[in-house]
Amino acid sequence: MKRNTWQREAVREALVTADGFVSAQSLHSTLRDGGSPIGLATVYRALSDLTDGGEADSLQSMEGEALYRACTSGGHHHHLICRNCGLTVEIEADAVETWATSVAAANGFTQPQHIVDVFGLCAACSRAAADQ
Amino acid sequence: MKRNTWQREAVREALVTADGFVSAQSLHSTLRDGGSPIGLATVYRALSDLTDGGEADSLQSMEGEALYRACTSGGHHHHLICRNCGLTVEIEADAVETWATSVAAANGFTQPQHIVDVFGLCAACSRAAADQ
DNA sequence: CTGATTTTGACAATCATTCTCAACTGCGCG
DNA sequence: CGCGCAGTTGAGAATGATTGTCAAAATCAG
Repeated sequence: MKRNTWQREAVREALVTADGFVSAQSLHSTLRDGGSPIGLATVYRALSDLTDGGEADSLQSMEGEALYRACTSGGHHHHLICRNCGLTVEIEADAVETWATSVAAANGFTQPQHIVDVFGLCAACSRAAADQ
Repeated sequence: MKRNTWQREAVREALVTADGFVSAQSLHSTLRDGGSPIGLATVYRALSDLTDGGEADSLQSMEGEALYRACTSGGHHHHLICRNCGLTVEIEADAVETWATSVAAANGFTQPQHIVDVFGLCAACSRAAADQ
């Protein structure tokens, strides 16, 4: 049976509050800084539960750590992520979906899964970078 | 100055010999099994040199480890990878390139980079899976 | 060959993530 | 309301990939 604990809620809320992708580690520090004595292992467990349950998305940053985000649209989608501030835009890409499926089929591959993510600098960070 | 050592050559050759993506770890064991007393650190160094020099591609597997492959075409391309046997097909995808660039621009993002890889089961492994 | 400089490799150090396990707690039942 | 127990927590250990350290060994130009 699945229980409701304040820890799970805290993680869910922290995820929603952060408006971009965050690593499990930084989510944990944020919670600790906010006064919760929540454990790191629990944050990881809560995050993977949320991911499994479809309430959150996860992806690997270019530096290799796993990032998480509360996902707004239930369906399948991809992301455009600012590699400086973490700001994220969800993008629909039917074109890419069908391309992936057909390129897989054309080469005899079955059960295609794909990883498609775009990283860049958002408008604000681009400006900041130009200014410096 | 860059020197030529048999270790670097061994890594380059092992990479070419393997016909799909391999992890640094398994490349290391392969070399050791083949009789080379090469060190793990050296394999990692050689691989990142090759990657920097454009002689190899690297990507993150779905399990989180870094995989490497000798790349045949010099240009920018993506991959279709069998998640069972590692067989890899290089795919050109101008459509995806331009899509990524334009979707980034449309949202005010600059300096777009993208990760686009397709995993699946190759024909042989699909058959094997069906048989089991 | 010689000397300077790069490279190597055993091992320690890091870092994210997962595991372990005893203590704890939400929740249904009486 | 109080019990009991299965799901949950959390501190710390364990894991596993990757990177750093540094003395010893190897490379290459002259």
